[in-house]
Amino acid sequence: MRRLSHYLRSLEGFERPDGTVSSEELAARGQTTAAQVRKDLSHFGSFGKRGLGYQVDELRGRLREILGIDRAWRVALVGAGRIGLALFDYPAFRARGYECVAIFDSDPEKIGTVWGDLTVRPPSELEDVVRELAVELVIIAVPAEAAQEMAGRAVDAGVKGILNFAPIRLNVPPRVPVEDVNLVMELEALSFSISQAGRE
Amino acid sequence: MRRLSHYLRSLEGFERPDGTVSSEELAARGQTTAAQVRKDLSHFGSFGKRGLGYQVDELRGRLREILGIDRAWRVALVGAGRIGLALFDYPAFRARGYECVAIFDSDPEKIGTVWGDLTVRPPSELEDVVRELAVELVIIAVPAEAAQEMAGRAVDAGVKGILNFAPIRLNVPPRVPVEDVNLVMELEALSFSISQAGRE
DNA sequence: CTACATTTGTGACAGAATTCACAAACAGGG
DNA sequence: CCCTGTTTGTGAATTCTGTCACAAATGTAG
Repeated sequence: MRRLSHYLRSLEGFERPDGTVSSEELAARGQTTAAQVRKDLSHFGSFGKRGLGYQVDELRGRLREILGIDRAWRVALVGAGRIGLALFDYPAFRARGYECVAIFDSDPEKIGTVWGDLTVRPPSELEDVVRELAVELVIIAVPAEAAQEMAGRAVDAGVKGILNFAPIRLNVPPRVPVEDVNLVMELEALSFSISQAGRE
Repeated sequence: MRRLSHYLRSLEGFERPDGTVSSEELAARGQTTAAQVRKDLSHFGSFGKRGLGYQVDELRGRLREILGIDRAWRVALVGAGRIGLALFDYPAFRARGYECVAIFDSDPEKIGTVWGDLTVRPPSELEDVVRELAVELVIIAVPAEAAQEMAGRAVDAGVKGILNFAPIRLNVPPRVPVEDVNLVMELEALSFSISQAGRE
């Protein structure tokens, strides 16, 4: 459930004097209804007091727990191109507990260069580094041709999840979740909506 | 329908001797069923011949038309940070007909610098440029605090769609579609899946 | 202690999306 | 020209998701 992320985001930087929120208020931010909020939350247990609403502090904690971000995640970046660079020092990642512990790239020009406190490594070191640094997530930001190989090797080395920017469907065991981000598709969704509106 | 994008992607770089595809084959790439593919396509008209399948060339053309990418789109980039930079020369954008025609940033250090064949402009020029260059889409890649203002002004100046990287819900008239890209949320979806799998 | 005003949690419902199943269309071969 | 093997297009059935409505729980005021 992706809405849970939204709820958490709505909660951050929000504080009422008595420290509570109602499902109504949560629904107002985020594009849903009060009933939806309650259904979503009740699916994971029943925090929240009738007549009062939800305790903001407690709800925040429970959501973090549900989303699995009540702890730090060790992330490796595979692909040090423009997108990789942008993600590398995206402050929001670190703020949420995602810590980048290694960077890989196949370009000899880039290998050895220093980014922040990390040095770009060659792809050959992938397996060793994943194991030694206990990497749990990898961000694949390489061209489509190389994506499958890198993903497969990362999974074999023990990675638990993949954030994939390459425009292909990665073939990995079902136990390893993959989230695809396809920027082109997002733009296409826009032009689709616009064109569609035109022809009613 | 986001699957249409997938179908088109599957079609690119795919060629069978006789130039046809079956719904079965299309379903194999992209994670759906043959029936799903047929329903999706038939919703927009009935191309494809029974007993044979779909003509690849024709299907490609029809999909481009449906997605509204049978023409060029003029795009402006608002926010010349890391993410903006990465998107600016993302080759896939240009390849699909999305052409970046202007860049804006509020940082005085960046204003006036040259990126490719474009010069970074101050936000004050937004309205004029949108009108003069007939900008139809904007990519919002600025901090959350500035996003709403920029979006509102772009819409008032006549922009038709927004790709939003800021982690807030933009308040714009319903006629203007907004696509949100939230990288943090993608990572949270991953850790959610992993944690959830752990507790069955 | 008793109304009363809230707000949750949830069963019943409605609507949307997906899958199923099969008739209709087509090509090829005998 | 008819029979066979495919593959689409689409109504029917099913499953999934979201909405509604209301009883149960809680605090407040008198």
